Amino acid sequence: MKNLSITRVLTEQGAPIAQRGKRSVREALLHCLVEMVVSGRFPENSTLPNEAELTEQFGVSRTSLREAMQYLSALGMVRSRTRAGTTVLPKENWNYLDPIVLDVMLSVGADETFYSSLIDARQLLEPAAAAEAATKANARQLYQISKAFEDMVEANSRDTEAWSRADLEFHTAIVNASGNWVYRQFASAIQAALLASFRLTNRASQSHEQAISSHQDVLEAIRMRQPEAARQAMAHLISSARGEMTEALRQASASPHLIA
Amino acid sequence: MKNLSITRVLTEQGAPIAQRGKRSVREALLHCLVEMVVSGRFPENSTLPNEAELTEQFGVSRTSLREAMQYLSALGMVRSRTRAGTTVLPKENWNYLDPIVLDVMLSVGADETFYSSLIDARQLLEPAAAAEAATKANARQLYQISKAFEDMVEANSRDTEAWSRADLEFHTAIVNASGNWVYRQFASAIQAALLASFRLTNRASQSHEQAISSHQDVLEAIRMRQPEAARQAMAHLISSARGEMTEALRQASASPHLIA
DNA sequence: TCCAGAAATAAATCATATTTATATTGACTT
DNA sequence: AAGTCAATATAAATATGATTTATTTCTGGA
Repeated sequence: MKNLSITRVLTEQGAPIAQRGKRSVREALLHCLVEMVVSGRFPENSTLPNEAELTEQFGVSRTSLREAMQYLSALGMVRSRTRAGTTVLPKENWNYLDPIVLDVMLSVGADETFYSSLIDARQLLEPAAAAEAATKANARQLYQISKAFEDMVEANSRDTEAWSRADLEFHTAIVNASGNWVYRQFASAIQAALLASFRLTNRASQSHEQAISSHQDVLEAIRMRQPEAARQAMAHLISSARGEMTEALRQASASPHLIA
Repeated sequence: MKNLSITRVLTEQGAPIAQRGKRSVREALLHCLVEMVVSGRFPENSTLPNEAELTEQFGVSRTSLREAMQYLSALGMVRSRTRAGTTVLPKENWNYLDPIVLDVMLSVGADETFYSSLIDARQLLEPAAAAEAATKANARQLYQISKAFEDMVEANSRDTEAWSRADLEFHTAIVNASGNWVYRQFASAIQAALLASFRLTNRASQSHEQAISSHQDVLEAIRMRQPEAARQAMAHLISSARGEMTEALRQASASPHLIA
């Protein structure tokens, strides 16, 4: 019996989780649990089934389950107390910036306010980060930004996958170059926002040209060490991203199956 | 032998962790491990001692250690792979917003850029949050903000502890009222910043008056549903907080022992 | 020199036992 | 009848040993 462990993890409905990528038991289980909570099947302050039930339900050992619960507790999603059981904490405490949580949110739990929060935050943060980057970026960080830009140009319309990766890399590189660790915490959220927009929008090929020119403006301003120019260029860039996204959301809500 | 478990957890130096508050084995161990990594004793990409050594070092079972490691992995601090051991991830991946990590950073690992990043982020985020709150806050959220303000007034200079709590509550309530989940993720960082400033500054009693009036401006603007006024009032409030903090940092760096 | 396969290693998982904290219950006091 | 306190039951927390799995490294042969 080789490598059955992954497929052995069951969803709540009893169907095997199967190969969403080759994932360890732990990762698969984590996704299940996070999904369970995020989906709202167990509302705030409700208590989850006890260990015994969950282990049976998912077909994993108590150790694995408990370690996964530690993770959930690290995310501020649940709190275990003896005798009281494991209870779901209020959403205010959740760490939405965690990759797994974001992943689940985007696939099942995202409503329009979720996306608009994300866009608002980008609109606020990224221009500030770009300005800081223009002031502080060192040679290595400048190179990373330039590299990402060149990858975008090269991928232009030909390869959507490569384009997405480069776009993502461009924005994270700038936030990293800001040198502010708080801004950096948003990298994952920004990436999630971009991934979502990639899913939602079918970018017309002529808008690629426009996007490249916007990105170039940002890059040049940072290179030239002009914080204000960088701030404005980034603000402009995000504005158009916001436009595309809200448009896509409007369409998606007309035909909701596109989101999932 | 009752309740020895807590004191049994050892620090790396072999000294018992003792009573830093009545903490479970798990919490004590977590602090130790996070401190181990944050302190830089194990630099990026280095691998930690294996399970056996660590369990012996800390005097805890493998299960406890592994669950703690799950937490660290949730924080993006380490990554365990079979055979390769558990390695420390680059700092870019760490979740600094986690309460434990912030706590450790503030007690051992904080340099000046750490604080200034925090202040910059507040200067950027809180005015935006205040403006949003002025637009969207519901009755309950308004009440929470008002309540925190009244607590501040009542505590005024008399009770430093109560003042701190109320101040903290005021800012978190506003960020919560913004309705933006991304902003909300900062609550913990903002709280950390405030706690740090409480530690660093010995506020003169006359500046309490000033602080109260600034806070009142923010509250009134939000009550009156005036986003721009709220934004500016908050910007002003944070500016003075920034001033106090940089001043305190300047003094602290003159006599470094004050930080620890 | 290079590759396939064996061995070794450390984490991942499992299973079970023991300990500890707390909510509930019921007895006892007033 | 109300309130206090102790016994009980329950479920989580912790411990420990065994097993499995993945990966690196070593080794022998081509």
